[in-house]
Amino acid sequence: MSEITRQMDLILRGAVEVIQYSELETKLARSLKEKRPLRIKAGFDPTAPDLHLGHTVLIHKLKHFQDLGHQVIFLIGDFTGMIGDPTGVSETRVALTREQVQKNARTYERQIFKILDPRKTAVDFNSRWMGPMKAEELIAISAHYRVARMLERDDFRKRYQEQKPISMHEFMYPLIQGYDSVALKSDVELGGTDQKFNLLVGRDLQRDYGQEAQVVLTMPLLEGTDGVKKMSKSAGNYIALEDQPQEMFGKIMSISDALMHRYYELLTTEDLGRVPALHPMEAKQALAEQIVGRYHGDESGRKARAGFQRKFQEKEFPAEPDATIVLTSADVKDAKAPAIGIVDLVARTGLVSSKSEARRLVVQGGVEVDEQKQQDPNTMIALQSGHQYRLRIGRRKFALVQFKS
RNA sequence: GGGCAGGUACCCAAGUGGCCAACGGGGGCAGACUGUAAAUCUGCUGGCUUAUGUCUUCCAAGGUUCGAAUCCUUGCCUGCCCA
Repeated sequence: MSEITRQMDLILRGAVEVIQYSELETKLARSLKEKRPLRIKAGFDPTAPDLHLGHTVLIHKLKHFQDLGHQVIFLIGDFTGMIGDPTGVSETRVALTREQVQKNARTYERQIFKILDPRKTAVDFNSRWMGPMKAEELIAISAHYRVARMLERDDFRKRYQEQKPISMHEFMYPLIQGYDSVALKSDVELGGTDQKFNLLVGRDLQRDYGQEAQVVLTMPLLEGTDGVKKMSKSAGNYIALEDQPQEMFGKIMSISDALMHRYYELLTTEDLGRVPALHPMEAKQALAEQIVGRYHGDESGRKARAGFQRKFQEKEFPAEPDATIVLTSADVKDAKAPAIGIVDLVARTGLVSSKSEARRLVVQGGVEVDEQKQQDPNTMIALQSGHQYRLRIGRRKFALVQFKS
């Protein structure tokens, strides 16, 4: 029994809920006895071209199963992704083309294999069985589930009560996700706590199709950089795995202290008792370095930390500014005394959305040229040929401007 | 198919003929304070040649009017009730 206990320990680490615990034990015991690995499914939506730290909570859990010798299946929900949302009323779901989905899928593979072992990971697409399916088969599937049960789902129920629109096809999402479990004969499905309903539909459908029901394992949702909403692309509070090292580091530094502990808990194997002893800023930098290191290499992690310290703690101009522009005499009115208005200069960097935006920043004291704050929007900056002007725009944007007569 | 209620800026939401580029809240941005954290305070939050100037906005298209987010018509969309 000790091997089962060992496996259970790792499987349950960080998990919120397992349905049903006893079924998982039974499956593990049988797996060991028959030397047949369990089939572990986790599905991902290919609507975003890149994964973020929020997804890695699940991927790490897949890794645990993989390390225990089980068969993990990384399922890309390309079928549901390609349907998109025809009403456009709910979340902005963009209908994807096959090409986009495949492109995203390739990106996925590159990213997940920084955690998972590519030789032991099965990547599958639900379009493989959903694509060729005939309408009558789809209807047959939908006969396996009741409307009232669909409405048990929190967000459906809420929208229904609030008189918000619910389109028919939205009911198909949990249904198809559940059917994926049937198609894959999965033993365990992982998902975030928000996926609980969908995961449970899988159990019901499997039973209806004469299969043994999958065990459902839910993991916590990682809050995004705002510390409140779950990390997601659409909320704009995400840290992508392919964010550049400096950017990734900066984003992690900007999270709140409370959130930092959460990240430690869900994204590292660090001893959580040790963290409070550190100065919060030190702890945060260590976290950021570790995470950047994981996705970009240890060297990049160290560099990002050093760069961050130079840029913000010592307030040095960064080695790699966000924009570099070159002005010529065509950009100035008087070639003999070349000068450009501060607002125009800021707008030219492309780091602000409009000239009005640039003006606002200037008036509010958010613009520095060569460490000199410029608050008057009418200021003309005299341009010297060859000199590199260092612009600081707002809190964290930097641009290098050069004039060539 | 019939009746009713709605569609306002990133989100929620006020406005029901001129004082409306449009109250308020959230979010975002900037400044102060800091550990680029949180909390707090202040300001900003359609574009432009920055002007007490101008252009484009209140689902869409027409119309009424000196003047419309506001009134009328048609269309599109959403929800509720009845069939």
